[in-house]
Amino acid sequence: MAKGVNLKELSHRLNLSQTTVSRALNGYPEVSAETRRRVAEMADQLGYAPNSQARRLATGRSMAIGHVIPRSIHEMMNPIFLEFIAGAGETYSKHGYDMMLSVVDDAYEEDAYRQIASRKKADGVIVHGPANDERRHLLLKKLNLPFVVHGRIPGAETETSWIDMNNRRAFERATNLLLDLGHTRIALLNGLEHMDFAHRRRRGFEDALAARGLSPDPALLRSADMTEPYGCENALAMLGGDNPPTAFLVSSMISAIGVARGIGQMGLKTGKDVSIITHDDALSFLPNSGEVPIFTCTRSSVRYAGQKAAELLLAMITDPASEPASLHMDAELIIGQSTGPAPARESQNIAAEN
Amino acid sequence: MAKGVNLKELSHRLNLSQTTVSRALNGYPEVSAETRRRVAEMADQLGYAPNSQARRLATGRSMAIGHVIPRSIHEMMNPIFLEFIAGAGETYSKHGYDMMLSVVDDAYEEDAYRQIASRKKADGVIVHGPANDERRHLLLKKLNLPFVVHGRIPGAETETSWIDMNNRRAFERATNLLLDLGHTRIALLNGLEHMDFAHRRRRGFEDALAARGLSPDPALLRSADMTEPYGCENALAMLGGDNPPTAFLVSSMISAIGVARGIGQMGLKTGKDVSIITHDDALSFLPNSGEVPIFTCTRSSVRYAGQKAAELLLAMITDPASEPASLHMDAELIIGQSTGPAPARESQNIAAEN
DNA sequence: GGACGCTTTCAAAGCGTTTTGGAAAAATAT
DNA sequence: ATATTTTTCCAAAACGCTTTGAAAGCGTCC
Repeated sequence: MAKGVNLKELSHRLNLSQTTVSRALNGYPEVSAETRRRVAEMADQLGYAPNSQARRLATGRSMAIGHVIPRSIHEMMNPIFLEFIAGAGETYSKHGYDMMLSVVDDAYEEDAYRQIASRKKADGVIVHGPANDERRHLLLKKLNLPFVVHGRIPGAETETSWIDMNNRRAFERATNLLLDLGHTRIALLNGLEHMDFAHRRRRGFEDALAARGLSPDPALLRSADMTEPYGCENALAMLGGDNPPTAFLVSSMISAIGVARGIGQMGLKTGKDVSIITHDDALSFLPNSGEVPIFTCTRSSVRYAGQKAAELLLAMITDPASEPASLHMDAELIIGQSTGPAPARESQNIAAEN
Repeated sequence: MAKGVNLKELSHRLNLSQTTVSRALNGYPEVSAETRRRVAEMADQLGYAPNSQARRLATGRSMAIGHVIPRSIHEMMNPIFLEFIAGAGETYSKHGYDMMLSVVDDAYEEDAYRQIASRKKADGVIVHGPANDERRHLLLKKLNLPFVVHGRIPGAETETSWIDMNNRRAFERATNLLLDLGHTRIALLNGLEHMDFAHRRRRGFEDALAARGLSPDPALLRSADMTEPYGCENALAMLGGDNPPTAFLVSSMISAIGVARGIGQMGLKTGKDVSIITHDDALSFLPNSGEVPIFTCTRSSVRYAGQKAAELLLAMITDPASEPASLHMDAELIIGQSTGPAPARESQNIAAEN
C-alpha cells in the first residue's frame, strides 16, 4: 500500500522507540503483548518492510548464498544444473535467504569467489561440478567462506561438506544388469572424465567388468560433453564397426536419446537388438517415468540434491563450529523398455555365466 | 591477502580522510593523480574491497536484478530459461550487477515481487514467460519497479519494454516451407497456448494455411508442456490414425526429438516419409548446427535474448526517464535433414502449387 | 520504606559506505 | 602584493537497520 515507510517513520507514528519496534517485529521477548500487537498492526497498515541492505549491514550477515558458474558451458551449465538450482532455491526461499548467481568468464572464477568473500556478498557458496584436480575448496577455506560441494572432491571427502550420489555403485549395478542379461560388449558413453562424477562412473563400470573377468574394450569407451548428437554419432560409429557393442551405458538421458536415434538409423531396435541403460537425473522436461519407463536407468533426483545441499549449507552457516557433514545417496536402478537379453549372435564366449 | 580491511582502516593507514579514499577509488576527478596512485596501491596491498551492503545502503541502489520463478515447472522453468539466464548473467557481471534468483511457490509469486520492491532487494526485474492474461506488469508498474519482459504482454506492447522473437512470422515461414514442399496435412505440436509465445506461433501456423485456403485439422493440433514424450506419443497417435499428417511443426527441439523417435518406431523415416520442422532455441546441450543440421528449424538464440534483455533493463535503470524500448528479433529459417517433399500418396488435391 | 527483581521501554552507538558543504592550499589573474 | 579561481582534501552527516547499556515503572520481600 503505502511506500517508503522506514523504521524511523513507523516508530514515530507509534510513539515508540526504534528499538522497541524493531524488537517487536523481530519477535524478541522483551516487549509486551499489547505493544507487539499495536506495532504489527501499524506496520501492516503502513506496509512497512525492513530495507534488506540496512539490515544486512547492521547484522553483518548477507542472507544470500552464492553460486558462481563459469561462462563456458561444459558439463555443468546444463539442465541438470538448473534443476539443482531450482531445488536449492526452494530451500533458500523457505529460510529467507536469497540466491545469488554469478555467471563469469572462466578466467575470473576465482576472482568471483574472492569478491563474494571480501565484499560480503554471500554467507556461503555451493561448489558445482568438482573436477579431478579440484582446487576451489582450498581457496574457499582460505577465504573462510562456508561451502557445500555438489559432488565430491577427490581426496577431500572428510574435510569438506558435500552431497553426492553414489556414482560408482550406480554404474556398477547398471553394468551388472547388462552382464546378467548376457551382454559382454558394452559401450560406455561417459561424461567428461576430468570431472569427478564421470571418473567414478567409469570406475563402477570397470569394476563390474573386472569382477567377471572382463576388461573394457577401449574402442567402446567415450568421454565428452553429454549432448544429443554425441550419443547418436557414437552409436552410429560403433554399431557400424566390425565388432559392435550389444549394449550402451550412457551418462545422461540426453545422450541416451541420441543413442536411441542412432540405433534407429541403423535399422535396429532399442531394447531388442541393442540395449541402453542411462543415468536419469529426473529432469522435469525429460520425464522417464511412465508405467514402464522408456529407458532403463539409474535414477537420482538432482532437484532433491539441491534442496539438501542448501539445507546443509544453511546449517553450517547457522552453526559455524559444526563438523563437515555429507549426504551420500544411492541411485535407484529402474527397469524400462530399453534393455533386453543380449541377442544370440555368433555365440560369444560367455563362460562365466551362472 | 589481508582480511577485514575497511575504509576507515585504509584511510587511516594512508593518513587521508575516508572521503578522499572513497573518491580516489571510485574515480572521482577531485583527487590528485599522485594520491590516487598511493590509494590504489595501498588498497591493493591490504586487499581492500568495499562492503557491498554498506555501499548499497549508502547509494540506495541494490546493484542487483531479480528473477522470480514460480516453483512449479511449466513451460518456463526449463533449459530455455537457463540459457536465457546465462546470457543475462554475463551482462550483469560485465556491469557489476548481481543476479538474484527467487524460486517461490506459485501462490507467493506476487509476494516475491512486492518484497523485492519494498525491501529494495533489486533495482529491477525480468519478467519471464508472459501469459495471455498476464498481470504482472500492472503490479510492477504500481510498485515502480523497472522491468523488461522476455516475450510480449498482449495489449501492453507499447507501454512495456520487452525483447522477443517474431514467433508468428517464424511459424508462418516454417509452415509455408512445408506447404511449398507439398505438405497439406501438417500437425502442430505447440507449447501451452495460454502462454503468449505459443499463442503467436499458433497464429503464424494458421495464417499460413489460411493464405492458401487451408484450415488446420483440429485432430492435428496439440498444446502441452514441451517434453520429449509429448512429441513421441503424439507422433505415434497421429501417424497411427486414419488420416495421418505428413509433417510436424514442433515448438521445441526436445519435443521434436520425441517426434523423431515416434516416427522411427512406426518404421518410417524422418525427412522422407514424414517431415519435421522445429523451433530451435540454440541450446548448448542440444546442438543442431552441423553442416546440415539434423532438424530443419526456425532458430533464435535465447542466450542472446538474455544478454539483450539485461542490457535493456540496465539502461532503463540508469535512465529512469527513458521511454519503453523493445527488440523484436526474427528467427532464421534453416534447412536441415528433417524435411523433404510430401510423399506422393493417394494424390491429395494440391491444386494451388506454383 | 528501602532494596531487589522483573518487565518494558529508550537513547545512542554502531555497521561501512557515499556524499554534502566547506575549507585549506595552490595556482592564476589583477 | 592582493584578489580570485582552481585544485585537493576533510569533518560530519546521511543511509536504515540492530544492538548495547541503562533506566523507568511496578510489585514484592524483609
